[in-house]
Amino acid sequence: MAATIRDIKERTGLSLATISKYLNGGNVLPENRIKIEAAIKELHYEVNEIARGLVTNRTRTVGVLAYSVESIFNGTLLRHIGNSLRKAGYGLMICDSCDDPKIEAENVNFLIGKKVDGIIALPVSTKTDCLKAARKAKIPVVLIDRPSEDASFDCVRIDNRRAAAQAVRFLLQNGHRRIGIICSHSEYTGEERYKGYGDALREAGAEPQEGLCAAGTHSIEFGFEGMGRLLSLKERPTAVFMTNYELALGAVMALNRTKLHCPEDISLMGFDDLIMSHVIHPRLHMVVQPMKEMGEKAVELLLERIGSGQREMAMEIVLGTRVSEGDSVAKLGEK
Amino acid sequence: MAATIRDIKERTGLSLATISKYLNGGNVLPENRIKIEAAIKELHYEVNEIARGLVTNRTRTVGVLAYSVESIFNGTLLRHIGNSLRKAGYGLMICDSCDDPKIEAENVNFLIGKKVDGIIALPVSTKTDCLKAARKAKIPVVLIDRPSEDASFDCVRIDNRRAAAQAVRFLLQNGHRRIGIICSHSEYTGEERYKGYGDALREAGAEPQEGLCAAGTHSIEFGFEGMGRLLSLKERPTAVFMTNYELALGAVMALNRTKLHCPEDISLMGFDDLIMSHVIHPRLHMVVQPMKEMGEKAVELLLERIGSGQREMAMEIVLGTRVSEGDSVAKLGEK
DNA sequence: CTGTTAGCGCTTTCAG
DNA sequence: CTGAAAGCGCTAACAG
Repeated sequence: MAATIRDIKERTGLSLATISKYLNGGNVLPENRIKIEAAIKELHYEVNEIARGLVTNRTRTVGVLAYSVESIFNGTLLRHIGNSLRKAGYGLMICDSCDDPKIEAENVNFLIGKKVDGIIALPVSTKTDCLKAARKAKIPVVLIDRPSEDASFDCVRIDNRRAAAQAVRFLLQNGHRRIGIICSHSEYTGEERYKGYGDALREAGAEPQEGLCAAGTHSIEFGFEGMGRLLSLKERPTAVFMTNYELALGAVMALNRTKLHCPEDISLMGFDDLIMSHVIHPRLHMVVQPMKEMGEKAVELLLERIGSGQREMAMEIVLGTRVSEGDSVAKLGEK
Repeated sequence: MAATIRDIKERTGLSLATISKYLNGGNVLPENRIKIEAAIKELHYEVNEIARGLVTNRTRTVGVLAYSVESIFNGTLLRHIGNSLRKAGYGLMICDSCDDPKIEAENVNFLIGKKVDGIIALPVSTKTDCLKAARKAKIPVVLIDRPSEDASFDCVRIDNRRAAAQAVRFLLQNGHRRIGIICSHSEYTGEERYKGYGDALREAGAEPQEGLCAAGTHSIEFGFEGMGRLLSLKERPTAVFMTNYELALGAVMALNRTKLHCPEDISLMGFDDLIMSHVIHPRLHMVVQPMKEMGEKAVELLLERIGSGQREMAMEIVLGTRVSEGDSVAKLGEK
């Protein structure tokens, strides 16, 4: 069996308390320090985190609740979260909610059972009731991407509505007036982005037209279908805003099946600058979210909650976005 | 604080042992059972897994070492692994190796420190030295997708070479002779698949030609570039085999940038049937791996190792693949 | 079937 | 600074 602190005790003749103190960075006489270090090396001693956790009631592990590990957005975020956490000496326990609120709730309980020190959640929806259990267990929670309905949890996110408006405004500035949108209608982010689209249009004195909106599921499939729908309109839009990565992917594929060219025949604006964007030709104009910062801020916020006491109120960090320019938007001649 | 087994003891007047036995599914007098269950409900008691783990030396958690959580192949597999594990009452701790052997090694140690009951590894490479540490700690390991160089670990995978040969054979049967390949040259799977390509060609009396092989990194970017390279050949291939998902994606995009049509002008054969395939038009012919089974078998194998004693020798499960037919392969007229 | 008694490996008072 | 002792919450013999 692995060496225990007791073996170190035998080896050094010191007491458990002293060794424990050393292990936790306390002050120990230099000579004792040397003895202990030697013994540790010889015995290949490593602290048993489980035992430590039992008494300290901390596991140095945070749970991450991802709505879907299959989504590339989740994957990217997980990477950043994982990296930050590792630097801070924390491990992470990732749970996949499979886009299913029931599984999500199970997972919350699982994480509570595992006595994680905190939870970072990419929730399935803005209904975050399942997280109340975590609160009851006094486990701090930080949300990413989607705030809870009642804003009772810390949250790191972007202003989806504003980001979308910004993108559409860009299209308007380039002379586009008939602007189509492909969006998801089942999610918080999708709805917000659709609102932002409306905001920008109204600002410019236009109204969103139902015919120019293809709303469906958050999927490559629907991106494909939605774009097909918009392209088959008698009066085609001159530009299309695709409000998330999967939709953009499907939409570009649909466009590629036609003889139409971007940006000559139609301009495109996407959302989320992930791997793909480097390879799509023409390079898409797109709204980019600061993924890395989102992950990092969330970890920071959580660690702060874990470390010090509780801030009284919940806190939201809203990160900025920008429109990254590619070659997919044509400048229309008209004033 | 949360209720402990001791509170149940007070409440029921029974002893710790009896309660513990009940908790672990042992036989208890009906009347006692009722008492205990009532107390549990009233006190909202839940076992402390940490404490239990300390004494049983089992955590009911398995670690998963993923070479890249950003890769969709990993994402899909993680989902299946997670689902199987959840059904078995196990949790999983996912670690992202970021395609970096150093981080991978750190992660192994992290998981050992967390006292996971077993490890499922999607290793960065076939050099699996870092996993020796797990073996030393007596933690069972099951590999997925990539066997270790010395075949010393259990492994669930496909026969990449045979799968590739099968795909190329299919193209040959459809009359293709000039068959190009886009593959990754830095990985085990890429190399195996390239070998399979050669096998099938030689079987048909042909030799792989260097000019028809675009080998590069495992990325969408290279898929795009590689396809461009093949298309610009004086004598274009009549069919192209893209040996993984990312490469296929990039390649299809490159093709879509040209006026060429599939399958009229060029036939395509892909690898890995993931989400995307449903939307690519024409539907790609492709080699499909049984992702779900891979995940499930890996869990099964691991749980078996965890449960019973150790099988003496390592075991490999090689799952079959098949060519799923789409619309991307033309039948050439020649004999 | 039930209760008593030891621990699992570590931290943490509290004296010294 | 160090040591002795108590205990985190649970399981696992062993008697009864």
